[in-house]
Amino acid sequence: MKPLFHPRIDDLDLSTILHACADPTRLRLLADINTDPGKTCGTFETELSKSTLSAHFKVLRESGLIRQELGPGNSRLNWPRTAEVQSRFPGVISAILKSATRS
Amino acid sequence: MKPLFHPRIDDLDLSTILHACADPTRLRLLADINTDPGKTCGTFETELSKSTLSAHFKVLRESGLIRQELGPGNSRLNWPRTAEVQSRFPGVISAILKSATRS
DNA sequence: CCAGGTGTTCGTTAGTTGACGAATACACGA
DNA sequence: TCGTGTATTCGTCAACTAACGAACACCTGG
Repeated sequence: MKPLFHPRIDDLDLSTILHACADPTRLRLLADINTDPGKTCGTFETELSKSTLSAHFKVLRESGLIRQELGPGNSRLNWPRTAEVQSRFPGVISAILKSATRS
Repeated sequence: MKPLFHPRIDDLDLSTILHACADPTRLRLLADINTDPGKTCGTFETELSKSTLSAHFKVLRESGLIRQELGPGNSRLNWPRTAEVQSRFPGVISAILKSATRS
């Protein structure tokens, strides 16, 4: 099995993170993951195709916003890295998520 | 003279704002404007061409992050709309700016 | 009025993005 | 082992983006 790449905290880039959050679909995915940590990729409400969704998860993961673990049956468990990101860029993600879930 | 478009606070969109901040050049411009409110477009340190810079200012303005006023000699005075944006999306811009100026 | 300074607009170009379906990889249960 | 469920990868496509120079618009000073 190919290991999923996750950036270290020190390698996080603010622009990359903001870019990841700038897409409405990804922002909603991120908010959902923060609400229900551990959700698998297939449990998100969306009209998009699986491949499109997979690409969005990849962007979120490689930006450092989420961690994807192997789950049962080749599924992926999605966890927020909010606390870690917070330590690097204090307040950014929490403020974005708060505004995102409000609207 | 063509009037410069500025979105109303109620029309601000979080994704649009994040997209505007996601570009390193624009983020630096925005930080500079917040540090030195009222700067004209020509006073920013950059290697980019005038036309490119102008396009970036347009993105910032149309996202609602800055206000551009007519200054002396056809110049543009750039003001932050941080306080207004803050009222709509509390904490978002201030946190981003804080992280941006740190790095 | 003319020249210089400040920005915008236009047209172009190369690179990136988001979307999709089809094909593939992998784990698990029958 | 064979199918089923889950998710990634690949190739394609249209749309968007950032960058540039050239041309234009506008104000101000001489």
